[in-house]
Amino acid sequence: MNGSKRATMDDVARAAGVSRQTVSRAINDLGEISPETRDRVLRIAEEMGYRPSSIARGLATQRTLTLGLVVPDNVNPFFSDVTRGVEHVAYAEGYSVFLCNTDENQQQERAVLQSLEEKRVDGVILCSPRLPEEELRSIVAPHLAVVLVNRSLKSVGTGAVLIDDEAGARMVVQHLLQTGHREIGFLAGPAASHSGQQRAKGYRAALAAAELQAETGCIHHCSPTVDGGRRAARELLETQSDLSALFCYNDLVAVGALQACTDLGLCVPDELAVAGFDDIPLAALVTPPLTTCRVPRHELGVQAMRLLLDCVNGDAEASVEIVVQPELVIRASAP
Amino acid sequence: MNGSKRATMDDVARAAGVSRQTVSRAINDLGEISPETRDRVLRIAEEMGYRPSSIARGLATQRTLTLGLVVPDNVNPFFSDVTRGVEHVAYAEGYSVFLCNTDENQQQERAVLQSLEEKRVDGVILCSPRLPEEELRSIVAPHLAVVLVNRSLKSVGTGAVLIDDEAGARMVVQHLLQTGHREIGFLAGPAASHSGQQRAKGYRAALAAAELQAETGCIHHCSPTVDGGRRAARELLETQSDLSALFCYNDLVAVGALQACTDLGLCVPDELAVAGFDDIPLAALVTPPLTTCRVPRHELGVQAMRLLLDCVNGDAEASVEIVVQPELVIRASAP
DNA sequence: CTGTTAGCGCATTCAG
DNA sequence: CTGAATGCGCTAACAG
Repeated sequence: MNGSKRATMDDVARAAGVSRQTVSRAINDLGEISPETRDRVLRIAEEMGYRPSSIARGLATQRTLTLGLVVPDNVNPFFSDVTRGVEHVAYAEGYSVFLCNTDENQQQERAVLQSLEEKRVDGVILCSPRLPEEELRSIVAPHLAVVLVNRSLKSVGTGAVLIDDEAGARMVVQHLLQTGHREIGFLAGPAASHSGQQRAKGYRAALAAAELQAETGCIHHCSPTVDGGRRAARELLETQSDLSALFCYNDLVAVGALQACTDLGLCVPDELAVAGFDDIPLAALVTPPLTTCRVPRHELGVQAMRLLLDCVNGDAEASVEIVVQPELVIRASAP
Repeated sequence: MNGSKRATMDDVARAAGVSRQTVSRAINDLGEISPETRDRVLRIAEEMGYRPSSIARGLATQRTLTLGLVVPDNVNPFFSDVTRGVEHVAYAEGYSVFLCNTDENQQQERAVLQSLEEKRVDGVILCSPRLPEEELRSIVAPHLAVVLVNRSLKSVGTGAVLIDDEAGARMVVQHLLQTGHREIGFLAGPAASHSGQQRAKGYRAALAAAELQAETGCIHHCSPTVDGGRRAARELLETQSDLSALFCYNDLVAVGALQACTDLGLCVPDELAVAGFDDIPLAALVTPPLTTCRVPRHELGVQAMRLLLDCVNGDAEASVEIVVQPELVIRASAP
């Protein structure tokens, strides 16, 4: 390194024999400058290794071109895909993103939200927030722009991007019905999960449309993991031996169910059909590959970011809700 | 939502009837202040919903308490785990992290690095950089603190955290040898991959120690994906029908190899043993579960972040190299 | 213990 | 087309 400090705009101005303002015009390509001086200034800036300070600029303009992305856990393939979607359009628009994991922890969620506020991000994308509605509202208020993913909160005038969980669940269960199944169990995920509740609705609706009723014994809550699914499936199958199909909260649970079948010596799909939700990469790779409902996760992120940009630029109703449709994917676990 | 702008330190000072500096002392708990005024100021600040501006603070202090984390692709479970490790210690130390994906694209890598420089991050963690050494060196220079993950660059005095790929590969191949295999193929991943080269070294070393020689025909490069593994395994197995075991560049490739075996009607592990590398979550969930070499990915991130903090604080030799050891995991694909 | 004076590096008026 | 003055919100020396 050149030993000295980083070059500032003043340094460049001095070296080029112009005013600071002229350098600014050159850097930001603001037009009101002659091509010759612009090129000369840019060349000198380049030579000096000048890098404009985003933070000084942010202080002056009150816009930071940064935003916060809050997710429960970016290791979860669901959220890492959403993250990529967000990032893709963010970068294309010149934004950088602070990634914040909450570990499904309310305390941490509060903390990152406060930190983002202090960082003066231009906007926040909040995925599957766990905070209660009232608190969320007050915490969201100080931000200029907030978009919720996987949770609606219309009353605050926040934008939201949602999956049509109910429709997705209906599609899956309809498919099971059409292939002859009548006794269909449901591993419902966490009781508190919004999408779990929506998927339960779809499950019931599909059964009702076939003039069947969801027996309460056929619904079992579980943690949304492979182990949770394995345990819950085992319990359910032991008490309800007449089930011929199992619809699962998500693919991880479904993989757990597959394991439970192996444990119990049940053959999938012959003795029990299994279906999941999300279509994570794993779904296609287990044996047998999972029938599931594909959620366009990347798209979810893209839409959320677009909506956020609209909010930041004031182009949009702040409170639009975008609903994205999932898609049935039929594989060997429930052909 | 009180209609007006956000409260500044001046506003709080005025409301509390003290100087700005006193507010600063209260907020930052700098001691030189009476407990009463401190508490009063804090209470008033709280009431006004005051949030200190990190960006103004950053401009004044020349430290931003932010850092950049550059990864090829955070959807890859390898990097999302590293990301979490980095984040965990970053948050504990009050740092926020800009997540930057490069899509394995050199152009993008340059772009994010420049952006991070403009953001005046306090440091950068660079995972598996794809840029040539010389360019990397010049691009790394303007940053106060850089830590490399998965790539060494001692000559610049950059810290680095590395996996002992060679030792890991040796362990896997030794295990295959010990279980009676003599004809062991290697699906080597991309030829340009540093870890691929190291793993090849370990593969050869293990064979040499058993007084065997790696026949060139037994090594096959492939893209580091399920499909890449499937294709490469098929080709290799068709030309080298005497192989009894296959060591794969990573778990994805190994899963592809498993698929190839299904395609070819080979039974794993009876007719062919298969081993992977990394121990991603998928490895335990495929059929049969994969024997593999566990890389402590989260730990990798933790170490990298710790090292970065040491650099930032000037506590450490800038150019330490930390090597983390992988661990053999034996499962059914190569018992 | 508290207040005053200077910047940090840039953008945004407004004059020339 | 270019330059000078002012302020963004905060910390960092110094004084009182």
